[in-house]
Amino acid sequence: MSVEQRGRPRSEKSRVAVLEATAGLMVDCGYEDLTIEGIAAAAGVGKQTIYRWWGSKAGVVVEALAEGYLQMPLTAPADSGDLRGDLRGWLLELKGEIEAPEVSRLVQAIMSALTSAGETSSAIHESLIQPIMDGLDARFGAHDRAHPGQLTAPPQFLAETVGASLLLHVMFARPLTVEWIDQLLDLVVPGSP
Amino acid sequence: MSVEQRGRPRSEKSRVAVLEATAGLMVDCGYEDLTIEGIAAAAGVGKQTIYRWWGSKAGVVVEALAEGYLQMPLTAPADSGDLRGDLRGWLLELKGEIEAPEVSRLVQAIMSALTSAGETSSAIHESLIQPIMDGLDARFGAHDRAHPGQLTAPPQFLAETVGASLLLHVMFARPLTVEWIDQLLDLVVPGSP
Amino acid sequence: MSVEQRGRPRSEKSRVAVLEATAGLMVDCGYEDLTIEGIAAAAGVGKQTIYRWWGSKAGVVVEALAEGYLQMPLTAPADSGDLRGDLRGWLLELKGEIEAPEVSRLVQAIMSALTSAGETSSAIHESLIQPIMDGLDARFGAHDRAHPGQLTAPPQFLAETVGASLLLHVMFARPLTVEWIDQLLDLVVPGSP
Amino acid sequence: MSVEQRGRPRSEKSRVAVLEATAGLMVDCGYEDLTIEGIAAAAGVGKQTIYRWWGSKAGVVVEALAEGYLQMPLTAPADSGDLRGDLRGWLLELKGEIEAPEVSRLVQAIMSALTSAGETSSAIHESLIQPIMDGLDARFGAHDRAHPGQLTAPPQFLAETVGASLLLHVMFARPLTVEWIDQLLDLVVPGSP
DNA sequence: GACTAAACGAGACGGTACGTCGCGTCTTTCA
DNA sequence: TGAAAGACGCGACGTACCGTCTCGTTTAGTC
Repeated sequence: MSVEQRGRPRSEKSRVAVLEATAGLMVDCGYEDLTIEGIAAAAGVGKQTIYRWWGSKAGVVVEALAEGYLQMPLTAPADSGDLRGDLRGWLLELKGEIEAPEVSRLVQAIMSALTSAGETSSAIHESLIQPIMDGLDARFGAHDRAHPGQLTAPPQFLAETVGASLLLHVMFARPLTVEWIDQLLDLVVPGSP
Repeated sequence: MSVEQRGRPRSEKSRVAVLEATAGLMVDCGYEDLTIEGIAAAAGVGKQTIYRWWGSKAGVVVEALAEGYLQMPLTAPADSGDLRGDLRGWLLELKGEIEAPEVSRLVQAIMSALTSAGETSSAIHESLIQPIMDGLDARFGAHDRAHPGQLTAPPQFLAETVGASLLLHVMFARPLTVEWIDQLLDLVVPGSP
Repeated sequence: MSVEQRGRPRSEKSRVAVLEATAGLMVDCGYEDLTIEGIAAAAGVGKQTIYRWWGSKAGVVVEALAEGYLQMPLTAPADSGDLRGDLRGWLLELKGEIEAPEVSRLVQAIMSALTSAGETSSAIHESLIQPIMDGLDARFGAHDRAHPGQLTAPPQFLAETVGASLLLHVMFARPLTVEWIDQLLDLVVPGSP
Repeated sequence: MSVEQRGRPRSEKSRVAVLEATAGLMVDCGYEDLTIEGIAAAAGVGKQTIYRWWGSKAGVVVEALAEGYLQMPLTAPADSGDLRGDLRGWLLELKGEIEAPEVSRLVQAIMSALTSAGETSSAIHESLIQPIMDGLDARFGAHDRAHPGQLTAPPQFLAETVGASLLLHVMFARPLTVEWIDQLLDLVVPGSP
């Protein structure tokens, strides 16, 4: 007994071309100026192929995000045992990256896609925001397991707080100052020297 | 010596009609589906009048926000002397409001306008996000002046942290749970009973 | 010794289904709105089958005409010995038929196919116009053989003249009046009582 | 008391550009391959402008015909007093013209437009076929007034007959032979030397 | 009070992108 | 190997808005 599979199968080549083109155009144009027609042209694909499989601009971006063709350029914090030091290093690295205009533009484009998406919003949230949160959460969690009782709140909650503060800064292109970073660290990792 | 003022003066009636129409359409359609043509039609105004005075969709929305035709339905926290209690009450009230779908839709529309706006972003930021921050900031500041040294961080920073966490929840339509509220309070007003 | 006949033979069922579907759609939609995809769907046939055997919309219509699935609803004139009377009867019968809207629509669809076809035009012409001309020609010819020297022009030429006048009236949906018929008869069969 | 005239008035320049472009493209491409998009591009005009004022391909062609931007390249027969001679000269001239491929193509394109147009058919008929008929009719009529009782049928009817025979030949790209011309003349101007 | 000049409503303009339809080709599986 | 199914790149469809441009019509000063 086999699953019926009639007609020409979906072209993996086209699928990848669309996602790659989308990623490229998000960087170049942002989300608002991204057009289905532009994606189709850049991917060398018919518009119908996009509408057949994704149905909307948001849909394509969601999948490009989910499959990692388009990535919030954020890594996970290191784990040297020193939680505050690790977070500080991570935030300072971020500070540098975010000041680069192309990164900032991409992040804004992604956030724009996120808020515009409406119902698919939570899907995108999971594929984009979650990874950042996860990286932070893992770091906080590792600390919590090594030094139980030291954290002032559950690891996930702290991760969320740091992530939220961070994203809002990035969204509105406000600079990440060293003072701000230290205040944030004081709040979430209070006892540290 | 007076400034020359020749020709027909700007029509206040049209100005108001545009801003009111914009506010109404933001609620009904969201930001992406808002069109200049739609605003003009709804306001009974020529398109040129809009382009003459505002120049872009974002511009109209900015002014509608700034003039309060379109409001993030957020009030300032009360000040009963009990900081934690006041914030808790404020957050619980918010929780109720945000769960109403029309409020949630409006907030998303506004956030969408914010992120999409690009260069005007900071202008909008100031007219929308700032008020929320200001309300919180004032409450934290009042406490700080009454009980210096009790807060773990500068009032403005705490306001920002709470605001950021809050907005991200609203943006992605995640429910505000009571547990989450209490964790947040533990973080920013640690010593409170 | 026989011609090699390898692989699955052409499906007569599909061939007939296509031609029948084409005939039906010509009546319903006319020639311009007739589509290969529509024919394929209506016939329950793959598009490729049509392209394999006919290659174009015009091709299918030609064959449908040639095989009589789609017929200019015109019969040949009777032959009672009285040429003028026979032609008159035939034209009056036509008059009745042509006033029916579905007949008129079909005739227009066919004429549209004819003029649009371009190079294949003469092929279609032969399969459609010729039969009408042939019917007339036969009738004129029979008279000419029975009464040599009575006709004012060669039978084929007279047939052509009558046919042309007729078709132009049908093409532009002008009514066939009795006066017009009699004038035409006076012209081509002058001596008749 | 004045007729209201609100908004920007229709651009005569655009109207003419569209009709001229249409005429040019009809010659180059024929009717079937004529596209609204092509006309708009060639005329340097937005598609919407065409849809606003004409609504369909057929509509534009009708007006181009009616306004003479696109003309069946047929002149009226001369009037030297010799009806048969004049008609013969006219038909021979036609024969020459029609054999030119670009003329033949244009005529086919126009006929194609005519038959495809459906309901507007009679409008087109009047603006295209009628002029030819009128030219012939005038010539027959002049003769009839000069020599009453010589013609075998009313002038208009004779004009129609000649016109119909002619058009059908042109439609199907059949050559106009001298023999055919003389037979036709024998039929409609029988008594002539 | 006539004149001037800017703002107004209306709406047509050249465009861009939309989402759909049909083309003719291709690549599968099934008979 | 023919046929159905159906995805593919492509191009045109007719529509919606964009931002700009006339129009005729207010509605204030200024002469």
